[in-house]
Amino acid sequence: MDRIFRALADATRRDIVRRTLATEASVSDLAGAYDMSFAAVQKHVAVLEGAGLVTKRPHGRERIVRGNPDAIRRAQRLLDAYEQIWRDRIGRLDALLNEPPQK
Amino acid sequence: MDRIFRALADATRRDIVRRTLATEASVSDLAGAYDMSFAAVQKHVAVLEGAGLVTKRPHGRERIVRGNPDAIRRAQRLLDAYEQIWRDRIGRLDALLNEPPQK
DNA sequence: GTAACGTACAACCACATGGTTGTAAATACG
DNA sequence: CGTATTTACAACCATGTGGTTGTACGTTAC
Repeated sequence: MDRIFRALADATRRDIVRRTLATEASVSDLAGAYDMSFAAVQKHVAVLEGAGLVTKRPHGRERIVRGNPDAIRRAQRLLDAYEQIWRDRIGRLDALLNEPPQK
Repeated sequence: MDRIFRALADATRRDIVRRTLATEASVSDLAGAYDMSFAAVQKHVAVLEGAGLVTKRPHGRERIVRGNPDAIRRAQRLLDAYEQIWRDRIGRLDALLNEPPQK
């Protein structure tokens, strides 16, 4: 989970995720889209792959990158759990206000 | 957005968010809960505050920390958008398979 | 077969991060 | 009042991160 959020904490990497969720792209396709070296983009892709946010599939001499919605959903579930914890707190406060203590 | 994900990319900070969404706690309350120095926990809280994931409210000599669900929801919206992008891709593929090209 | 392309990886650099200790200010307690 | 508590912040250290360049290797194209 650390790695998923860490990977998403960079605008370039979020953009790579966004792109590859919409359309597959080779590493050099991606490298062409950003104003940095090929190696830098390749490292970003490696970080995303390490977090499970993208997968790479060899196709000839290219590596085709595709976004992985499962990793996204894992992060979503954690955030959902946090929001639920907050809702529970609100629920407890409401209960306290509306139903005076018994006994 | 960078800061929100960056802040969530640490297990201690996620736990602080979880705790303070459920129940307010002073910085020293939090510090007592983890096996590290007070200053380390205080820095984690500062990172979370910088990301808007928690807010601090002074109460006497203590600072009461509470989780902020709005920041959580901002991250959720971004992840939701990503999942929608993926669904759109699947939708396009389905359309391509089920309706042969016109003209 | 040779040349060009796409990728991987190592080495390096500046800077951020997560931890430590120490010190100082503000507030509460006796 | 003086003392203890809570917080803030600076300085420091080891390690990680985001970028660079250079090199090597497999694959495609001619």
